[in-house]
Amino acid sequence: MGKITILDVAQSAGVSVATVDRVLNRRNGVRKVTVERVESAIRQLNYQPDRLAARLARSRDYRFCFVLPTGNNVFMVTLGEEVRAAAERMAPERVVIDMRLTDVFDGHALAHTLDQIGDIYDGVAVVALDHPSVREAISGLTQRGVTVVTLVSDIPGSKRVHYAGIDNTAAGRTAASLMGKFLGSRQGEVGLIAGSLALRDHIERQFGFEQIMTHEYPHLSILPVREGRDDWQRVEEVTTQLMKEHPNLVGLYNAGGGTRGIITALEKAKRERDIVFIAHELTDHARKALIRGTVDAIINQDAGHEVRSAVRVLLAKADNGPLIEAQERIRIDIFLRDNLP
Amino acid sequence: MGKITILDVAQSAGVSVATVDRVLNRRNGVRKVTVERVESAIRQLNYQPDRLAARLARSRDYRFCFVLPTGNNVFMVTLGEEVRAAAERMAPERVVIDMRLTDVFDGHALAHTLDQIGDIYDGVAVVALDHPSVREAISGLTQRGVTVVTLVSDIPGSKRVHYAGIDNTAAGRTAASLMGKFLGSRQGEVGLIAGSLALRDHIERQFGFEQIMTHEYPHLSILPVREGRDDWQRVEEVTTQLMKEHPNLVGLYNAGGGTRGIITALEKAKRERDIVFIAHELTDHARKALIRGTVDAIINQDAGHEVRSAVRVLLAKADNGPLIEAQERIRIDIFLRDNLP
DNA sequence: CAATTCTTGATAGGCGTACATCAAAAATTG
DNA sequence: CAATTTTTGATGTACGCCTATCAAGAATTG
Repeated sequence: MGKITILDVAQSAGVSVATVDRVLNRRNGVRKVTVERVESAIRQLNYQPDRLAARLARSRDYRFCFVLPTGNNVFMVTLGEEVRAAAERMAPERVVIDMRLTDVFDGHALAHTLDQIGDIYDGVAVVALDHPSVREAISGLTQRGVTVVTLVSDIPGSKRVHYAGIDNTAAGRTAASLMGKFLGSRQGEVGLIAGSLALRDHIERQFGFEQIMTHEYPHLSILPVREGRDDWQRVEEVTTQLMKEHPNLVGLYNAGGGTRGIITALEKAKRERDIVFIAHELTDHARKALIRGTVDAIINQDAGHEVRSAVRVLLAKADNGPLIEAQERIRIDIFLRDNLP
Repeated sequence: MGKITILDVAQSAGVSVATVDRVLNRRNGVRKVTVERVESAIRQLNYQPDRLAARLARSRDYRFCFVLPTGNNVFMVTLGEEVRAAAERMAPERVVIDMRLTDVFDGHALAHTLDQIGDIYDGVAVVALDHPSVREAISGLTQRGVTVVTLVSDIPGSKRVHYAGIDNTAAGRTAASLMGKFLGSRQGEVGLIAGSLALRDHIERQFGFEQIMTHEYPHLSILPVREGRDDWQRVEEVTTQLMKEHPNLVGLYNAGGGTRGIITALEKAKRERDIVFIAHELTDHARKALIRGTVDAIINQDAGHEVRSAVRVLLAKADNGPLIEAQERIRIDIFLRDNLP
């Protein structure tokens, strides 16, 4: 039983290959009746177009654009590297991946960038600030036929077809559960530091964290959030101050960046064994501190996975190929010293 | 700058496309001098054969075989389902995936199966028992030009080109770290249950677990391993007995299957809040018990990921395509109630 | 040096689809 | 019913590589 080709479909439907092709590629100029006849033949024969041949024949490139935030946030830098790696890897397969940097905190700027790149690309992956004008820009792109995927940070109500990132509320809950379990019956205060409350993901993490802490571990009291602005020096100051103000501090959760600052502060104060510290993102500093024991657990999202997933989704939408649901689900990784990758 | 094709290489090397093709596909009948000339041209032009076109042109199918253990171990059943799913998914891309079941505990039987399937397949993925005759069979396959990948359970010294699975020693260490951190300053005994000591992975987990427990948590004493044979009813008995014999039992680690038995035993004895329980593999029972709180953490390997990875590796070896290292690294997942997928 | 073997070139057909073109047939309109 | 528009068929070229064949050239052998 050889492969079923477009020719078999044509014969079975009693039309020419040209017509089948017209139906397949949604070109107009085909009567509804004929379209239906062809489609039924496709279903009956279970015809599956050969994507390899299709991509070979359509010698056009697929063009995707990744829109990332400017700045030197460690995680975002990593993300950028992964995008570059993906670009290189996909090049021989006729997939061109560009990258643009924009100020994510400025909704209008981001929206403007998105508007600009409209017609050049088949798909866009964007680290999205949840802002009305950004939402609007995404709608615009979608209407112009550009597939949009959100990356790392989502805009739930928007027209994006997919979100390649983790559930940050769940991530916050995970942090809280770990904190509670690690602290056991110990009593005291738990400090919470976020990057900026302007970012959706940090707020969600904070929400999830507080939710679990208050419900399940009421013997621990959560201190008001402190903003560290993802800057490690500032985070260090905040941490030091926190320890001074609260001698009974037993736990720390950093929902944002600048983990390095907390590590430094804890070690300077020689409280690293004493205070349970949980943070996000497996950076070099975090990794080493995890091994030393200063950090007790890292909650991570795999940037490489996120980028590869976004690319796969964009590509699948572009030539309407299949998607493997499970493969595109980004996990909330928990890393201890012992299961580091 | 259009794509560099085989024609460009031919011209640059001053030979015909036929010769370039001979070199590329390692066909014989080409002088060393010429081979080198062509290869240098390839390098200079940075020629990358178009894998899409290649796979289209070679109308032969790629044939792979997955060799899994017989029996109704939950994890292995899941693995089998993933193989079936992969087979279906890859079919339209000219990849045929077969599956065979064998008694894994019998080295000779497994080796015999491997010997049999020699010439039909381009690649084999096998859940490998570490046994001399299996090792020998893998060597044989490799020599006959069949790519071999081990799956879930490895044979380190063998000729397999890749292992798609987790580091089980590290998994055991991870379990121990969690156990130690969850128990905090509590004192008492920790029970350890394995499926069978005939399986390499369980031994490794046990080793890793004991290693960390004795070194880092000396205030906890580990009880001698009990064999549960991956059978939940037997595991339940063992657990019940363990609790009776050791009234001061504070933790349980199940390195093998039959987690359901422990769940039942703990809940019957109303010790589920009291005893910290860590197990492997996110089965349905484990999942629900994790949510109820009977299970404190699950250490998991993603069967789907392992199968997909094995297929990617086999395919890459078959048409010497590139591999993404990071993508093929199977993670040791830690699941709490809050980061369930 | 002739006979043989080993290398290479030239060329053609095929893989399954995309895309374009032109003419023929069918449906729609006034 | 003629004129127009829409739909369809037939066909060819392209994508980049694989595979096979045959003849010619080069190197090796005795």
